[in-house]
Amino acid sequence: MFPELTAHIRKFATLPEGAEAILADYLEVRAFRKKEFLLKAGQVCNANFFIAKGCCRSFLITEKDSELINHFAIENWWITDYFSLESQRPSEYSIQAIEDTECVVLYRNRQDALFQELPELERYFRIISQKALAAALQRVTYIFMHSGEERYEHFRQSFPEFVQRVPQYMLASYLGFTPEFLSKIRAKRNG
Amino acid sequence: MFPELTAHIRKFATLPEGAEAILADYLEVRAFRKKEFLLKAGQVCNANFFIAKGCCRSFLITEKDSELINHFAIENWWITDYFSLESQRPSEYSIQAIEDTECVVLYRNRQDALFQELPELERYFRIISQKALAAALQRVTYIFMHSGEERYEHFRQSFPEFVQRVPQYMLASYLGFTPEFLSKIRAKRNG
DNA sequence: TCCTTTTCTTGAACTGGTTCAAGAAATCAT
DNA sequence: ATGATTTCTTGAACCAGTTCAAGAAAAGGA
Repeated sequence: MFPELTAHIRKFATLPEGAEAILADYLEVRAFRKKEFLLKAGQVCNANFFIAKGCCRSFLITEKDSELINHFAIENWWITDYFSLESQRPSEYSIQAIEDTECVVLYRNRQDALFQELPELERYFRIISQKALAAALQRVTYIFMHSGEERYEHFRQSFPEFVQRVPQYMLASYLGFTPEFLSKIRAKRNG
Repeated sequence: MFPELTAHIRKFATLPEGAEAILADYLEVRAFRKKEFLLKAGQVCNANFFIAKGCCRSFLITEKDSELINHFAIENWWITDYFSLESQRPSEYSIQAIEDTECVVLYRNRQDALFQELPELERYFRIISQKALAAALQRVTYIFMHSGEERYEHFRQSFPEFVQRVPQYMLASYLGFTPEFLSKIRAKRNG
């Protein structure tokens, strides 16, 4: 039913016989068009989204009315606002498809029952959360250790295909500087 | 045996009868003196530390030979390098006691067996990892949205007692600016 | 195809924060 | 107490990155 997802789960946990059938009972597939919202700021986040195909961003609007992207998610990543999801309070973030995107959706109100039927998923989500946590902490370190230009070069070399997929101004926002500055970095490189 | 830890676990998961005895089999208590290292950069991280009393920091040494603190842990927080812990590769970070500290230690080589005996712990660690992840992502957003001065004021108001507990230069490092700059912020406030 | 919207570029003036250096104050060990 | 170490302060010169404004290029829709 969800080949990408079950393959991903099996990297970190062992699924018992019949797990696919149980997953199929609890999960839904949803498609989002480019620019469609998976979650809008102000709403309570009620689901965790696994990207089977496509690409999304999580962002908020700053006081100065500009978008600040805190996260991208591509194939084989989960994206949600865990803070809103667990506290059931309105989210500050919006999650939006950057391309046409297909997701496997785990709704909050089915999560506990699913974990009870398939306790291995607790392990799976524990491990991927810890990995994501380590990555997020490293990101802070990286931001403080390197200049904007270094961050861009590093990102470009780490995800060359991704840099082609998203508009430059979104990359600038994620990397923590202005689109104008990114444009100047690129001019310097190519000149 | 570990009153602070079991109380913390019960906030997020239900422990069965006899759980304390099992925990006592698998966990150890260790004390660290001020400045003692829980983990040194270059070593493989082999444990996860729950702070029952005291305070630690996780940091690395930059190219320019200065310390960069990416994390503080006080009472009721776990601290480790999840990346090194799970991959069993040498850690880039050191973890060091800032005060005399008492920890409950979960060693890596006992973790899987413990989780098998007490599957509720998978849930506990999943939930606290997700919470820590949400906090780490918010931290990046916060860094990009606010000036150094604003970050200091916010931290001071959020953790007034903690600001007293650690040297200013560690705070500056954690907040992502130089000790000199922090000194100037304070001079401005008090002048 | 042509018009509209979205995305990217360039320059000039400016600011938040760094760097370096030197000294003052506080804390620690004996 | 006293000397050694650790932590904090101050100033001047400097630079990475911002802001604002205006236009160019590219992509998208009927």
